[in-house]
Amino acid sequence: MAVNVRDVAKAAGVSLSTVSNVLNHPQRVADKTVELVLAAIDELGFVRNDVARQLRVGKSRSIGMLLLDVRNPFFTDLARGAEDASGQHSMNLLLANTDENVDREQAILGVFEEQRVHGILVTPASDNLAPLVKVRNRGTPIVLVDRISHDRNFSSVSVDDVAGGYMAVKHLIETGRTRLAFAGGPLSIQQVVDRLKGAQKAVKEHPGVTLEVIDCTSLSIPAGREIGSQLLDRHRETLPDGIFAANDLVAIGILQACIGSDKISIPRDIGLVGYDDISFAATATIALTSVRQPTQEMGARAVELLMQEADQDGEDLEVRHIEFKPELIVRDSTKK
Amino acid sequence: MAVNVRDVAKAAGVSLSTVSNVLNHPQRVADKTVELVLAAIDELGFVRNDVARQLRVGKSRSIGMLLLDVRNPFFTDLARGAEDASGQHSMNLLLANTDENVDREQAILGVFEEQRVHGILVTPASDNLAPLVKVRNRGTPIVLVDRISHDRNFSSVSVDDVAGGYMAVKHLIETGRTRLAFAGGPLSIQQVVDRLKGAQKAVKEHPGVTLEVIDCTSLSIPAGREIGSQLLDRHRETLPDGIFAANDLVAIGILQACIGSDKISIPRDIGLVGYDDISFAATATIALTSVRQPTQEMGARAVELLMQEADQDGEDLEVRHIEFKPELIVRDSTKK
DNA sequence: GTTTGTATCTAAATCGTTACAATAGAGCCG
DNA sequence: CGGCTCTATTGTAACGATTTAGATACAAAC
Repeated sequence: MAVNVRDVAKAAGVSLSTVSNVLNHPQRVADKTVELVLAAIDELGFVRNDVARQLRVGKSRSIGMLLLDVRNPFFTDLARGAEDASGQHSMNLLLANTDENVDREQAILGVFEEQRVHGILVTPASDNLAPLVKVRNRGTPIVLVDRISHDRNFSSVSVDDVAGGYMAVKHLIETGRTRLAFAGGPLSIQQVVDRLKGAQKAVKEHPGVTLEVIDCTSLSIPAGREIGSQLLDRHRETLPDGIFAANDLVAIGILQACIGSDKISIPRDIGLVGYDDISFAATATIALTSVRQPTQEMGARAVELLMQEADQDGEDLEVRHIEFKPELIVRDSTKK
Repeated sequence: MAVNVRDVAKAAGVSLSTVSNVLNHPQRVADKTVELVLAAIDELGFVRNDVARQLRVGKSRSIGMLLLDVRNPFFTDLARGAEDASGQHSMNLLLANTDENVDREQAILGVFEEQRVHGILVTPASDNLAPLVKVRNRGTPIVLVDRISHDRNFSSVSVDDVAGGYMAVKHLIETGRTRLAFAGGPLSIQQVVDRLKGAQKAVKEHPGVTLEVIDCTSLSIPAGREIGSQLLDRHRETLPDGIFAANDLVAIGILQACIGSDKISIPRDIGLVGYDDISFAATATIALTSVRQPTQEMGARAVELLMQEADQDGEDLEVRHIEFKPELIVRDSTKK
């Protein structure tokens, strides 16, 4: 069924290696022969079998990228950045969604490794990087995105989430809130922990300010809505007057829940800060104050690091880190 | 460097075909041998080279999916549905972004074809399906998502966009608007054309109602914002009093622009309807009236069709279509 | 002791491509 | 015109798995 180089060679009346040369080293082949072969390729509808090519050359033209949550615009923005940079290296980017699920992450990692991708960009679903270490040690370059490895064992591109958490909560305090809450989870996700850490640091600097932690199982709109409805069930006097949500989706979920009732008004009763500054934050019912990250650039830089690591190939690869500073974007949800 | 089946065989003290059997037909091998081999695999850190496997068996375990716009939640929802269904067939889904760009679409299509994916799900960037036909004729099954092919030549999963456009505009008319506008583009995208067609149908049924078409170059938030600022430049009396945006992103963009000024108030001056009912529509500054599609289910059904088509493999493959009905979700942006 | 059967083995072919060494032919020079 | 370079082309051996056929070993059953 499928047309292969041999068929093309026969049709063009040349040897199969000439066809291969036309495909890979056209300068070695006489111009008229090139034309001849290209004509045959076109006529037969030949499509190079990249699987065989890869097997032979041992290198793939694809970069795999594991996203914690495809439905979170933050991650698709990362992907867009990575995609553009991949294109510049004439690599193509394959996206897969882990849904914050360690098993899925493991499975997809396996698929990418079996496919011998050129390298993998990972937004890790768990704190435990051991599986990633294994994969890397077997020869597949890995770069962490939006995350630093504790032991600084992986190259990474990230944002200083502690600083981001700090500036978010500091802003809440400066606008006069004192009974604060941090909403987000699970605490197995490093970013959540770091943002919380930053929040706690800011609280500690301001005596009289308290911080409550409201955990949740995922960083999604439904999880936020869940938290919101919990809040609505509370007695008024036990409510926080400022909430720092671990990301914009959670913040938007909380917003949705509060809008449904007239018990809690944002920002009058509660000031709300999100994280990521996704494009929908600016257009939320109450425009959302949020912590912005240079998302697309992070994706692009991650690809650069990955390509460098793949080029090295040497034993003692140099681990590199790029850390960006976040920026607070103040909008209506924290207006006093 | 890389460990292969031969190494595993040596380490386990069995033949190479036994290793292969353990991997592919474990029931043919005695339990204790299986254990032995698995132990060796584990110890050596063997990872099956799927590239070689694929070359030999000729079939890939991957489905490719082309998305018009990864940053539009509608498409990532489609992807989520497709992903779940793929998993059930123990296929993995590879996503790629065309960004409404025909050249990119072509390029990625080529990559997928060269990789001999099991099949391709496409949200087509253009009206011209000829390139897709070529690919399909060479043997790669293709299913259209969110789109019917004119000549009914491809299997497809879609929503009746004409009906959706009709109900959106009918709603605007029933809430008392008469000077309507359709905002969206480019008109090379079938969905845009269909939604416009439905809009025109509704207008025609109501004498005295007019419909203006405001074209734009992409279905994105920035494009919507652009339209919004154009509107702000107009004389008040030439403004429409109802806008049907081709999707939620455009609607949100328009919303963002209008909120920036106090010239136009939504819904008082202009009623606004979006399309897709992405999860952010409910939380927009003014909760957005929108046309909902069973997005995740569409993705899932598309995979089913694709798998069926791949199984057939016969010459005269049966083309099948699944068409869903949209549903209007009324929110504040069209309140009178 | 022969038969039957299960579990495993060896060896070789195959998938479609690319890398590499070898060869053929043309042109040039002394 | 033999010898030489140079370029265009060719033949063949990989890459790493799966598959198949046929051989072998060792039980248990007759």
